[in-house]
Amino acid sequence: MIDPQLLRKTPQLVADRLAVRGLTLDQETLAALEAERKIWQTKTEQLQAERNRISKSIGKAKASGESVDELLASVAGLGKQLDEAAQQLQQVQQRWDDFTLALPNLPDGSVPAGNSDADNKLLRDWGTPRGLDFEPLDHVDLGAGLAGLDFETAADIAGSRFVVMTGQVARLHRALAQFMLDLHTADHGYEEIYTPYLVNAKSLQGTGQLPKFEEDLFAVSDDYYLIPTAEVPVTNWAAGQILAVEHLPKRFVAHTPCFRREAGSYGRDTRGMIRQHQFDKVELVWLSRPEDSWNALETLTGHAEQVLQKLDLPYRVVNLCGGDLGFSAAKTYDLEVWLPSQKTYREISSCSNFLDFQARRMQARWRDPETGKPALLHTINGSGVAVGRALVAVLENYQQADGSVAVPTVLQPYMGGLEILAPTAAT
RNA sequence: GGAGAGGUGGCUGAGUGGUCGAAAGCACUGGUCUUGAAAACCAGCGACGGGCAACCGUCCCAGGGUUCGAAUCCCUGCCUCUCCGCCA
Repeated sequence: MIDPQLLRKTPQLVADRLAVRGLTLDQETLAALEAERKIWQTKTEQLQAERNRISKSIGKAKASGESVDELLASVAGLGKQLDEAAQQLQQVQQRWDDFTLALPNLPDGSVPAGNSDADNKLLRDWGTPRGLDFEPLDHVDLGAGLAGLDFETAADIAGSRFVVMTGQVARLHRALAQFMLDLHTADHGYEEIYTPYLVNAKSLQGTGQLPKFEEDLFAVSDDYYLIPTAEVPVTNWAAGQILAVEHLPKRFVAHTPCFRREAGSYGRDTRGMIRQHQFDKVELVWLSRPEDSWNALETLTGHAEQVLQKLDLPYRVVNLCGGDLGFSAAKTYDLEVWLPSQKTYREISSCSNFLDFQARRMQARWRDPETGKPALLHTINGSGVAVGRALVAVLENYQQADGSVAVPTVLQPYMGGLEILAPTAAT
């Protein structure tokens, strides 16, 4: 949520910042709501003050045995007036909340303007795509040759955008997740965390998926939603908390499945594992002091990059433009990994600083020793990295002319020392 | 699933209709003492909203209700704990 003070006092500044996303702030509605709020809040509080005053004197009069009839008469019509004013106030506040909860975060000054990924800014790249002296297969064909990826069976069991992994490929998928968890806990100092995969609406509002993006989520009965990312349960770990400064920054790593409706992406990436309803992701989450969050974003992004570097996968880093920025993010770096079959870089990690946007929604605070007062935390997160897409990248980048796939050195300990995934006849 | 107990400030915990935003302790902050620290003693110390301010309002899990007045009484929901049953 955008700081309400900022919205009230400097709406033009907010409007200018939102324009970087290609959004127009409805300042008229905002001003009207604010004016109305002021009227009803003043009126309500005046009536409340009066009621409190008279009620107090009734108490005193009774205690000293005086008659209270006159006082009771003076308060007679008050209740009704108060109810009315309070109701009006609540209504205006509700409309204000609906309005502001639907406003995305303000992009940082370093976010390039633009509407599409064409406007994203390339920051750096790492590694060089292998020169292949054969026509590369995509992961679907490679996975079929290894008898390890089966989209048809998954479609029968569940539907489109699911996969069944078996044998060596299933193990490689697990090896990737294990490798990432070990790297982040042992080398990068994260605390491992296991969380619910079903969450309530409040948590989703906290991180910003609700109320605006319900159509992207799988809702199950009993008011639960399947998590679209571990960001939701992990960040909400701090919801309603006031953390002591010595616990900051709090840094979590979680390996979870993620579930997304992918509504509105009907024609896109229909082949293969790139865009699935269910995929695994290793997620990095920081809860930090406000002054630390920009450094945190750089550090966290570096940790995600380490995964790709150790896997020796060529990638590049881009600074997302305003139009490509997620709802809650103030700034996002995407890591894009090289896919030989598509001869292009595809997103495999997204690292964002949310500043206090999520923290304000979920009331995640820390106690600032300078002031002794609670203050909003900053939240930062990023994939470190998407496991399904990492599997795709490994299969495609490590493929050999005969359809076999070399196992990256760092994964071999997780594969019982296996160095090559060999094509197998399907069962 | 059955039976019971309970949700109060950063924490523990008192408070069962009227100066209660809430006792006490811990923690924290400042001071005295000390070479320094600890201990002891003294003082301060909730959050949120509105207002230039004085100040006002709201908040004792959440939502309703009763009342001039609710932390306190009533209803509903959520959550936690204990015992039994079942179970990975």
